[in-house]
Amino acid sequence: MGRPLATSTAPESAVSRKPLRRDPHLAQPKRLDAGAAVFEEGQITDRFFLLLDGFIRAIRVTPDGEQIIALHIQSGQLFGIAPALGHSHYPATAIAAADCVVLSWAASHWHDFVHEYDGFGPETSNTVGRRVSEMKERIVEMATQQVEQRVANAVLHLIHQSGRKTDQGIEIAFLITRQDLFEMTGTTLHTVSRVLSAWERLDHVKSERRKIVVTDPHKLVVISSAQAHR
Amino acid sequence: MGRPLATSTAPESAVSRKPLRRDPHLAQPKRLDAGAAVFEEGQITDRFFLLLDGFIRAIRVTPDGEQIIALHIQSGQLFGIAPALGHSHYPATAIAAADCVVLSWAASHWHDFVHEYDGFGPETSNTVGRRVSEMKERIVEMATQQVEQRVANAVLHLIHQSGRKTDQGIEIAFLITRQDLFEMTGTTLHTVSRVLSAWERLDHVKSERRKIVVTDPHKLVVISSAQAHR
DNA sequence: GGCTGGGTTTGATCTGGCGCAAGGATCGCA
DNA sequence: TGCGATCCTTGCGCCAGATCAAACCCAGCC
Repeated sequence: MGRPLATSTAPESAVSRKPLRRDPHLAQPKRLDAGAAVFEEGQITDRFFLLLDGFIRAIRVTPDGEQIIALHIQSGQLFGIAPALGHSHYPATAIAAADCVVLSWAASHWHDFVHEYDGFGPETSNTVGRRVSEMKERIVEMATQQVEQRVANAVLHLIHQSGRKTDQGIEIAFLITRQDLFEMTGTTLHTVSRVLSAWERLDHVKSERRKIVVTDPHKLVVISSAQAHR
Repeated sequence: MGRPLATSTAPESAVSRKPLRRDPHLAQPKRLDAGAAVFEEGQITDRFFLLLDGFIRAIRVTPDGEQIIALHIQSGQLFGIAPALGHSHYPATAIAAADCVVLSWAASHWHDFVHEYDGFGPETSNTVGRRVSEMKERIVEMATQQVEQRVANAVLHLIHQSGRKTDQGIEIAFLITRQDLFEMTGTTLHTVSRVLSAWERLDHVKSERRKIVVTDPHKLVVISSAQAHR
């Protein structure tokens, strides 16, 4: 984010050129309804996943039960690759934000994959690298930006990952509640609501229940990148 | 962090059992005075590094010139491994927080290393994995915790990474200014100062100019993990 | 000794945005 | 078509923490 347009400039390349799907290691394809969990925080990392279609949210829960959304995963991406990073337990919960189709393999196959498919190792590194920089951006934002800017960033991030052009503007492709937004930005439901109302009055966005359409992305960019007044 | 004692439970194993130092790829050992930069944000990623001794700080600068400290690197760790994560430019600046000794290799050797030393790939993954979870913790903290808790966490983190027992208590092994602390926690100098003064009155810490000694780590743990009142 | 400059403390004041509370809109279901 | 469950909006009061302002302390250094 930050300059959100830059973050995902990197090509969202398919994970591998080779036919992962027709793999000897027998991937298990699976459909998931929106809201279903793929795996939960703390479970042992026995499988890793590839998101074929849909949208996944990685969620962490604080000791006192509050949720915060750590990151979003788009189709075509590997996820749940904690086993490859030396974690014995998933560090976050993965929830389907929309209806999803995922492939998964036993963690024990990771090693084979890396050796068998040349692009696999590097591609993984890239995925991880991308997420790392995403997270760094998040940290900087949290540390320095005002709430309104953070919300603007979050929204831009979303339309960037799953925006769909309509005649109204760009809409976010899946159901998004105010709650999701405040979990992404570390604020409260109320504040998010106020911010969105304000934007709606200024014609930056249009929002209905569980849906947000950005009519003027540029305005949001301006808001998100405004200096913290000085 | 969070439960800061858990984060670095993972053994800070040496990078490889094999003699990296006497490597054919001719590492360049280098001394660095505290305050010197190893590499800067935005430079092309032509080398990667191993910290033999000392302490490194990874810093990011926001568009309006504010610095925030993204993470600390302890001796024995690889850093500047952005090239291996598919970044063509370093995403942060690395500053020596104390006098340091680093080895470095041209990025082009990365591939060789992975193939030549069996432990190298996995070790890298672990390093990255550890940092990723560190960063996730940071995000959660930033989103949910009070300033005092964040400062407590930061201090605990520091004594954990470079604590040195003295008769006074545990002291942080390198010079640390209030400024460093507020850059780590995303607050202001003034607030950090107030918090530390308060702690000093309560005998949790003793602090002199550019030095902090924690007399009662447990108290800080309690503070850092206190529920956000509910 | 006086002076400069980085680091720190402390008080006074201001304000963003959180908590609380109440109410409205929309949906699904009986 | 009526009822409960979700989801969203808005007004108000308040407080943590930012900002402003003024010194102080210590270390070098001329």
